Amino acid sequence: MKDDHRSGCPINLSLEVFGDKWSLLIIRDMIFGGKRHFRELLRSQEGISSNILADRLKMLVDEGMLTKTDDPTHKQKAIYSLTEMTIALVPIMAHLGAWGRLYLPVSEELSIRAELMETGGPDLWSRFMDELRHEHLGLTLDGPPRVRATLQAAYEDVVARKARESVVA
Amino acid sequence: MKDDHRSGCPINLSLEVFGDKWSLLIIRDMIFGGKRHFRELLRSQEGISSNILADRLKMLVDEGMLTKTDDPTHKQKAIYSLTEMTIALVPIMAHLGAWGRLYLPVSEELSIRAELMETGGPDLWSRFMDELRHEHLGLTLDGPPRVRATLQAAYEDVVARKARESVVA
DNA sequence: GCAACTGCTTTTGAAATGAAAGCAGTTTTC
DNA sequence: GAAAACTGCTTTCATTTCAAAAGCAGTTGC
Repeated sequence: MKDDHRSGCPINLSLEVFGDKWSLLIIRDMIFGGKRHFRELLRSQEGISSNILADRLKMLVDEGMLTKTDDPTHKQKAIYSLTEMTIALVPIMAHLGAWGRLYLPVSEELSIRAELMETGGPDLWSRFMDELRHEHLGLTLDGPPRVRATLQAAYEDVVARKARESVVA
Repeated sequence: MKDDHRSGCPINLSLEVFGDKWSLLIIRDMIFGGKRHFRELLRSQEGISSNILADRLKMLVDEGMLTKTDDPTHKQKAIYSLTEMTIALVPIMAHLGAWGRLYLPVSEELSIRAELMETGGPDLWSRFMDELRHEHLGLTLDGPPRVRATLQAAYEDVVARKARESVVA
């Protein structure tokens, strides 16, 4: 019955699932960027290469972190969906973002979402998670989704402001 | 002024610091195991090898996650200490442990601490962080440290109970 | 004085990473 | 209706990282 795990420690097991430089970025792009397709995920800020992306997606599906289904609108498209397991990472993402903002040289535009998540706190996270459950698991949602759109709008505001500033400067 | 970061995203930057299979385990052993020396850290549950440990310790020190000082009692001993940056990971560790306990095949003895951290909540984390600041940064502490000892005792209780059970079985 | 312990380093082979190009099929565009 | 763009990958190959094992120059305890 023993799997090939290094140990049964929860932190170790978590690291075995997403303790690498890319998995959590893929999940980030799905959660905060709303990305569902391979080519969308390929256009990450950090420039993941296609072989690594393919490999990680396979791993994440194998581990139950994602599911993969056919896109009815396009015979070659696959749709990747979050599972409850992955949606449950939202609070960890929020903490991680807050930690990074505090201690690392983050850029303003790429940390504005983290700031809003921090400000919003557990209530916002919870609402966001419900929206993700709606989007990815088909659960019902009270009212229209709004959290990701709000985060996205804030991001675009910063980008637009910075563009204006750099013209002036 | 640009460093060689893949992006300024706080989650990405966090992963660049400890997004690998070992760094967080080293930090875990320092936080929850009270380990301060190389040979102590070498005896991890997961069996890190000495070259990897040496490499990661160097990286973590370079990144400000740890400091390294001489042990006055032994000319060859080095003492590794947590920094505020690393102590601030305690809540993330707690969340990660809770997540792992919920979704991964953890062992009872290695997840009892995670359970107690979860039960204790932010108040316990905060107390624990103060104790770590006392131990590693020399800050003053109200009352004697107790959190890690409590976690450790709970772990040993489970180990002892399991030993008894396996004799009976 | 000798065994055990200190924090590593070295060696060597295996595995993972990453850039670039390519591919068979599908859909869109004009 | 043909060409261009797009689909999710795969392949190739060079480079980097990982990992087990052994070793090492000291230091310390007995």
